[in-house]
Amino acid sequence: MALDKEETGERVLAIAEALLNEGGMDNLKARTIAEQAGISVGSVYNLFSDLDGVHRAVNMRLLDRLGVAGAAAMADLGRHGITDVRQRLLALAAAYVRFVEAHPGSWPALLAFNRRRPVLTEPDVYEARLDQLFEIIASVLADGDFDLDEDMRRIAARTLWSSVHGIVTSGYAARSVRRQADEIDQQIALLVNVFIRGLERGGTFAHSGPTAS
Amino acid sequence: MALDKEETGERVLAIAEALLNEGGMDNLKARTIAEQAGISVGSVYNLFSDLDGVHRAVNMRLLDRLGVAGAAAMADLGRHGITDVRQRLLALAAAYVRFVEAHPGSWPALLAFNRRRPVLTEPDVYEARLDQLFEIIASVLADGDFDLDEDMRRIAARTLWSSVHGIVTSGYAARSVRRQADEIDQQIALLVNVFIRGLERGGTFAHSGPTAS
DNA sequence: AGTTTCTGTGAACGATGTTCACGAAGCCAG
DNA sequence: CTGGCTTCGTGAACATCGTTCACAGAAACT
Repeated sequence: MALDKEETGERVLAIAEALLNEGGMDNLKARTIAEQAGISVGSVYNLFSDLDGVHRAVNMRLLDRLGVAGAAAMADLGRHGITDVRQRLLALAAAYVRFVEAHPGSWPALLAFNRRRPVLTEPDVYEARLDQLFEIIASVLADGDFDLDEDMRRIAARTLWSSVHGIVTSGYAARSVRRQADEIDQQIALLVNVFIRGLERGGTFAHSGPTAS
Repeated sequence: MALDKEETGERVLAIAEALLNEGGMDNLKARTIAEQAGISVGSVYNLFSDLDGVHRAVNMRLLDRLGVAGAAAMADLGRHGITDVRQRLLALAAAYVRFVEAHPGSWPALLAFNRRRPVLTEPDVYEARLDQLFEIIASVLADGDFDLDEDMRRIAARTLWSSVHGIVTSGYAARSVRRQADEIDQQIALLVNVFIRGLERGGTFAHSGPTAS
């Protein structure tokens, strides 16, 4: 065999990602992977602990790719000398939208993966990879003339990310594809604008949180 | 048998929801339902088309319950004569947080259900039930002194909902439970405040949307 | 060469979703 | 009351999964 062990693993991951992208989580089957990779089922379990292990590895690749996409979008704007906070936040959001559209099956599969069991056992690695994204957003916010300390910047960055994430995922869960794509852009634009204008007023928001009665 | 056909269906749904709540999607098994309901596997398939059909029916109940929770929160504030937009939005968000906490397994299962397959076949019924939630938010926004036409109110309502949704789901996907619960409240407060202040400045946002280059 | 360690294999096992032939139970006409 | 017709519950049976593991062959080491 001319194939290294690690090389075979990479091929398995590529196949697994393609399967996820085409048919979602249900399409990730051990026998299909083995057949397409030209190995036996047992070898798949030799390379990875579980099918969940394969899925986790694919998810890592996806998160890495998302990170590069965000960094690349910022580098692209920096190359054009664009430093406007609004434009940079919109570019980040647009990069995320493009990423989701480029991974129509594997990205929903990543999201679904984390919801399979109510109590997550070890999501730490995910958080670590997302932190670099929050870092990018926080650094952009730091360039604006908001009076936010580092803690509030961190929270604001996470809030922005989660909001964009919610808009995108909720938008793609809706029925029409193209009509909602425009609405996603509208919602993102509204969110970013409102966020910037809301923060520009100054004043930190250290409230107790929402309580009804 | 003293049980009506519809009554048995209700019991199956209650059992199914409990199973989902305890163990997530993986815990929804036809044989477990049949055993706990005191019927045979075939009868489950007589009452519902699929296991997916059972899950869909459970999801409908959940969405209905979420709708009442939102309406009840608004009615509660109205009973206390509270008309402040900020307080009402925070109360709505708080109601959603409580709802998610009250359904630790079945709500993630609903979200995961929509992500199982990349191309959704018929999510229309979901949207219909969510529309009433958007209506509540839009009506609250209408009471504020923002200059938003009906279209922008609709978009703003969806944006707010999606953002809160993203904050809550991203928050609960994080590792620590209690520490993140505080951060969820902080993020929601920040979002609502920023949203209100951003909208108060006036001016509609009819931008083309985020484009990078 | 002999021994040990590693690794790929695929048959086998258990669990699960789904079907369907069978039978019991109601219902209605004669 | 009886015979046919319909409806509905049943659970054995089938296909398809994930996962394991005894075995064989290759490789490495003494």
